[in-house]
Amino acid sequence: MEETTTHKAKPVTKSKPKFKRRADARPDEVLDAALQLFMSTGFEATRVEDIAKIAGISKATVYLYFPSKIALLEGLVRRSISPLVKSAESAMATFDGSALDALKLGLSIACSKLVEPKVVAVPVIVLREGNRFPEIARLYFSEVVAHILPSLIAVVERGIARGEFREVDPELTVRNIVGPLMFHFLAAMVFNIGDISPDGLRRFLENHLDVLLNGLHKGSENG
Amino acid sequence: MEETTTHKAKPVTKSKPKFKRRADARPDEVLDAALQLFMSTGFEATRVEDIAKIAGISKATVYLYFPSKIALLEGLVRRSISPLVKSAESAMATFDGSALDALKLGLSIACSKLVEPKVVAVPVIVLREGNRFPEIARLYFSEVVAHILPSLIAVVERGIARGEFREVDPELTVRNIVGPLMFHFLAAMVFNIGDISPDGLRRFLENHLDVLLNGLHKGSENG
Amino acid sequence: MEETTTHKAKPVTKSKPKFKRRADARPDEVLDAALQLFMSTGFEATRVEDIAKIAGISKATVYLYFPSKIALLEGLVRRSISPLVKSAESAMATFDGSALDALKLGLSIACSKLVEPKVVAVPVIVLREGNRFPEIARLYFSEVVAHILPSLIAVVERGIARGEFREVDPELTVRNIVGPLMFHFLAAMVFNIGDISPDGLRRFLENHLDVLLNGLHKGSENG
Amino acid sequence: MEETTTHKAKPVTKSKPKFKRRADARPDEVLDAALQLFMSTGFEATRVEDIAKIAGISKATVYLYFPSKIALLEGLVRRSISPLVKSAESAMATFDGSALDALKLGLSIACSKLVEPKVVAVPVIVLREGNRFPEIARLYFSEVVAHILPSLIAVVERGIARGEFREVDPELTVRNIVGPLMFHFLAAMVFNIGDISPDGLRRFLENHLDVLLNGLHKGSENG
DNA sequence: TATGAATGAGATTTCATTCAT
DNA sequence: GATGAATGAAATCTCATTCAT
Repeated sequence: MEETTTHKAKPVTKSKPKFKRRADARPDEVLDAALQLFMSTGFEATRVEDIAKIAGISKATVYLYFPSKIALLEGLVRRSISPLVKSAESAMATFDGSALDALKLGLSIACSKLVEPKVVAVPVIVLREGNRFPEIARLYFSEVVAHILPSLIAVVERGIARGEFREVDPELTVRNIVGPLMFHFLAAMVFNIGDISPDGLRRFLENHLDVLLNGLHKGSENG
Repeated sequence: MEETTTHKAKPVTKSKPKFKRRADARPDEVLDAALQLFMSTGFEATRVEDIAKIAGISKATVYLYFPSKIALLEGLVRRSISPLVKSAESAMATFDGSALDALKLGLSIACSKLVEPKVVAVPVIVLREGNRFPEIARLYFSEVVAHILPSLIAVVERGIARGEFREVDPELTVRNIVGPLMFHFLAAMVFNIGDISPDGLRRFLENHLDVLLNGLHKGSENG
Repeated sequence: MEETTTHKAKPVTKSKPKFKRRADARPDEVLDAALQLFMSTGFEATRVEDIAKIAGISKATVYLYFPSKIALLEGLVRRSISPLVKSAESAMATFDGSALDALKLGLSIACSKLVEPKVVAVPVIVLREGNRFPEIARLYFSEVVAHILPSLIAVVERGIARGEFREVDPELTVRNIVGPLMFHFLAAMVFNIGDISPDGLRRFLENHLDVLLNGLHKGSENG
Repeated sequence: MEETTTHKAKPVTKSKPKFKRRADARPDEVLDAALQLFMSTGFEATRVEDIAKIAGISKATVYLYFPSKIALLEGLVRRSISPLVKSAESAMATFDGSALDALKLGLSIACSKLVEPKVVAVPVIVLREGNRFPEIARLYFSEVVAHILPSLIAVVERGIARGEFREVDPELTVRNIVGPLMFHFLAAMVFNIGDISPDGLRRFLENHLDVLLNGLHKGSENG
C-alpha cells in the first residue's frame, strides 16, 4: 500500500526475443487478414485481436498502422480500387473498336480481377456493411461506383449512337450488365451455389454476354 | 398495418386494461421492429432493447416470444416467405400460357412485393448476415432460394423446349433474370442511387424485360 | 463452424440466486464507494470495477445508474452540495447578529460538515481533478464556489460597513478565511500531518479565528 | 529557452549532425515538458510520447534519462527544491532582524518564486497526485515541507519569544500563513479566479500580510 | 404475461515500457 | 546515444440474456 506500484509494472524477466521488426509489408498483411475475417465473419463480429493473430502480430500493433477498426475497412476499399477501377475504366475509355467489343473487354477485365478472392471480397463487404457505415459507402461510391457506372453508361450510349445497340435506357441497362455478375458472386459466397472457379466464370461470362446481347427470345438470334 | 386495431369500434364491457394489446399481435410487432432496425442498423449493431422500445414493450418481453436475438432473424425469414415465394412459385408453375408470359408474370409479382420495404429488407439482411449465421443462410436457402431458382430455371427450360427461347444455359441465365433486380435494390439501399418508387420500378422492369428478352444488339429486335 | 454460436451464448446452468433487487439505496452506495476510491486512489486511477466491488454489485450495474465514470464524480459533487452550501450560505445570510458572529458561525458549520470524510473528500477531489475535467470544475464552481465565496465576501463587507472589521480587501481576504481551512485538510490528507479529529479541528478553528480576527501582531490584541 | 542554440554563430568544421543537441540539457528539457503536461493534463493522463514530442526527442529516449514515468515526477520534485526551499529557508534562518520582517521576507521570496508557472506547478501536482504515489508525497515532504514548515514555525516562535507576536499556537498558525497563499494559487488554477499576475500577487500579499498581522478586527489596527 | 434489475463476457482502444538496430 | 517497432496489460463501456416479482 505504501509502495508505488503502477499497475502496469512488468517485473517479468524473459529471454526470448519478443519483437520482430518489419514495417514494410505489415500494413498489407494486416489488410489481408482483415479482409479474410471481414469476409467470413462480418465487420462487426470480427475482433481486431483475431485480425492481429492472423497477421502474426499483436492487437496493439494493428493500431500502430490503422487508427481504428473501421480504418481497416477504409484501407481495404482504397487498396482494392487501383487495379480494378483504373484498368477497367481506362480500357473501356480508350478502346477504339465497337461498343460491343468495349463492353466485352470491360466485363472480361472485371471478371478476371474478381476471380481473386481478395478482390471480390471488398465489394461484397461494402455491400453488406455500407448501410451501417456511411463513410465506407461514400468512399466506395466515390472511388469505385462513380467511375464504373458512368463508364458502362457511356459504352451503352456509344453503342446506341453507333447503331450497334437498340435504343434502351442506358442507365437502367447497366443493371443488366452488372447485376448478373453480382448475383453470380453473391450467390456463391452466401449460398455456396454456382461455380466461381476461373472456368466456371468463363462459362458464366459467355452465357451472360450471349443473353445480354442477343436476348432470350428466339427470334432475336443474330450471333 | 402498423396498428392492431381491428375491433376499434366495438364498445364491449371491458373495464381495466384500457390499452391492452392482443398478445397475438405481439410477435408480429416485435418482428416489424426488428426488421426495421436490422435493416437500418445491421443485425449485430441492433440492440434488443431498441427493438423492444419500438415494439412498445420491455426488453425482457421480447425474450418471451423469441428465445434469442437470432431467433428474430429466423422469424423474419420465415415470415417473409409465405407471400413472396408461394405466390410467385405457384403463379409460374400453374401458369398456362407461354413461358415468356410466365416469366413476365413472375417478375411482376416479385417486383410488386419487393416495393414494400418490409419485404425487400429480408433478402438484403440475409445477404448481409448470411455468412456469419449459416443457419440463417440455410433457412433462407431452403425456404426461398430453393423454390425460386428452380421455378425460374423451369420456366426457362420450358421456353426453350417450346421454342420460345434460344438455347441458353438455364441455370446461368437465371442470373440474368434475378441479378438486375437485385442490383437495382441493393444500389438503391446502399448507395442511394436509382429509383425504387413504384413508378421507377415499373420503368426498370420494362427496360429489364426488354433487354433480357430482346438483347442489346440492334439486329435482334423483334418486339 | 457451421453452428451459429454467438460468442455471447451462456450455456451454464447454475442454481444459486444471482441477482438481488434493490434500486433504492444503490446509487448512494455506489457514490459512497466511488468517493472512497477517488479519494484514496485518484479519479483516473480508480477502476469502475473496484467501485462496483465495494458497492457489492457488478461493474455493469454501476453503468445502470451512472452513464459514465465521470458521471460518478458529477454525482458526488451534486450530492455534497445540499448540506454544505445551503446550510452555511443561509446561516450566514439570515444571521442577525454581528458580522463577527456570522463569520464564526459559518466557519463552525463548515468545519462541522467537513469532519465527515464523505464531505471533505469532495472538494479535495475536485481540486485535484478539476483541471483535467473542466466540466467538473465548472459544476463545482457553480454549485459551491459561486455560493460560498460571495457569502463570505458579503460578511466581510458587512463587517466593514458596520465598523466591526478593518478596511481590508474583502475579496482577497476570503483567502485568509478559507485558505487555512483548506490547508489544514489538504496537509492532513496528502502528508498525513495535523489533526483532523473533531477535537483537533476545534483547536484549529479556535486558533484560526484568533489569528484571523486579532492578527499575529502583539499590539493588536483585543480579546 | 526552447531552443538549445548557444553556438549558432560558430562556423566550425562540422559535417554530419546538423542539429545535435547537447546531451546535458536533455534531462532538463524532458522535465520541462513533463511539468507542462503534468500540470495541464494530469499525471495519469499525460502520455510519455507527448512529453517526448514536446522535448523534441523520441519516446524511447525519455527512458534513457528516466527509468519510468513516475521518475519524471520525482525528478520534478527534486529539481524544484533547490531554488525555493533553500533560499527561503536560509533567508529566514539567517535573517537578523525582527521575526516580523523575517516572515515578510520569507513570504516575498516564496511569492516571487511561485509566480513562475514552472515553480507553482510542482506543489500543485504533488498535491494532486500525492495520495496515489506515496513516495512522491514522502519525497516532497522530506525535501520541501519538512524544511519550510519548521522554518515558519521557528519564525513564529521567535516572534512570540521576542514579544513581537501574540501567544498563538505556532504549528497551527502556519496554516494561516501558508493556506491563503495556497488557496490563491489553487483557486486560480482550478477555477480560474483571482489574479496571479505579478501585480495581482503583490496586492494579494499586501492584504494577506495585513490581515495576518493585524487581524480583521477593527480594534486591532496598529500598522 | 410482463418487466425492472442485474450481470457475465467481451470488444475496442490506450499506453508504459522494451527490444533490436 | 537514439529511435522505430512492437507488445502486454489494462480500462471503459456495451449488450444479450436471465432472475425475481
